[in-house]
Amino acid sequence: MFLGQFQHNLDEKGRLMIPAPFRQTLESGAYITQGFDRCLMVMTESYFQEVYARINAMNLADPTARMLRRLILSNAYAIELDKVGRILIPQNLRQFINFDGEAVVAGQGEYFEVWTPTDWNAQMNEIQNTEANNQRFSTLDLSSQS
Amino acid sequence: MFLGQFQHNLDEKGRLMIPAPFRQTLESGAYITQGFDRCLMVMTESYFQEVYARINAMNLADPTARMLRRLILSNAYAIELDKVGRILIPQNLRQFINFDGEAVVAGQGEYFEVWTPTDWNAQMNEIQNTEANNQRFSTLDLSSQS
DNA sequence: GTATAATGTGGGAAAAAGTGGTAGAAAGTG
DNA sequence: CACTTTCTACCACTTTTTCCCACATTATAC
Repeated sequence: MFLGQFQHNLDEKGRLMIPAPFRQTLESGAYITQGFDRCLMVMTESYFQEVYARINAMNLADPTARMLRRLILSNAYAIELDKVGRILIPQNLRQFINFDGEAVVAGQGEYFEVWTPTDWNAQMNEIQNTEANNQRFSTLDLSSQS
Repeated sequence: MFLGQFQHNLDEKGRLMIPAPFRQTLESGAYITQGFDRCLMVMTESYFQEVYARINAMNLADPTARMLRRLILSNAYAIELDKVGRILIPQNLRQFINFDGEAVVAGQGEYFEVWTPTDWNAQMNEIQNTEANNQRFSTLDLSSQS
């Protein structure tokens, strides 16, 4: 499970340190692709297969489905950890989010996201303004219902 | 069950003593995350799994759901007790509540909270205003319904 | 009141994590 | 086909983190 957030340098070769707690989960294979917002998404092999299956199940005749398919699949790359725990982010994706040297790595459970600090902070500010607490309460209604 | 309140030092390495009565409950695994107010929340493994399951059930294609997911999961960390009963609080969370060296640990039943003394006292003052309480709590139903 | 056990505090050493550079391989170009 | 350039893998060093141990303090029981 990917949890927590970490700040790491993206060196000028496009290499990104993966937070130590995330590494073991990625060792058996990983994929990187464009996320839904201005971020990248890194998934384990098995989770990617799941997403892939779901995309494949969508109707080819539906234009929106075709667009989603293009977004996800033609921006996806298989990646590997190097000996010290870094991944190489394809140039394509680096340009997409406009990296300047720093990156925020944010755990999202079954996958994690990679952001520029600027975009990440914007995202965090936004959610903290939009009645985040009320949202949280209602979504996570933890009263014992059963 | 976590009950009562305790004051402990947070040393300069970010380590926090867990009150002795709380320790055994955490031994089987624990998670720390941002609380709803200016505090941190520490939960047992099983309680966190419940929260996690509910978040995972949300639709990835829904932007609000993604934001909530980010808020909660990228501020959550798995933690462990060291040999003398302390936990290490991630830097990220230490900054969030602005620790200066002291912390209040407050039992909340299924979980417990960690506060700065300043914020805790402010909260207590507010709660101990009996006039306001009559207003505030009147809508909450404490009758035994079964 | 004293002794003993449990709890709390701090520091130091070892291990892990993070950084950057260099050499070799592969790909591309003239 | 040879040369240049880009990319990739490996290696060595620095910094941070984690784990462990020793000591101090408080609480409890006799």
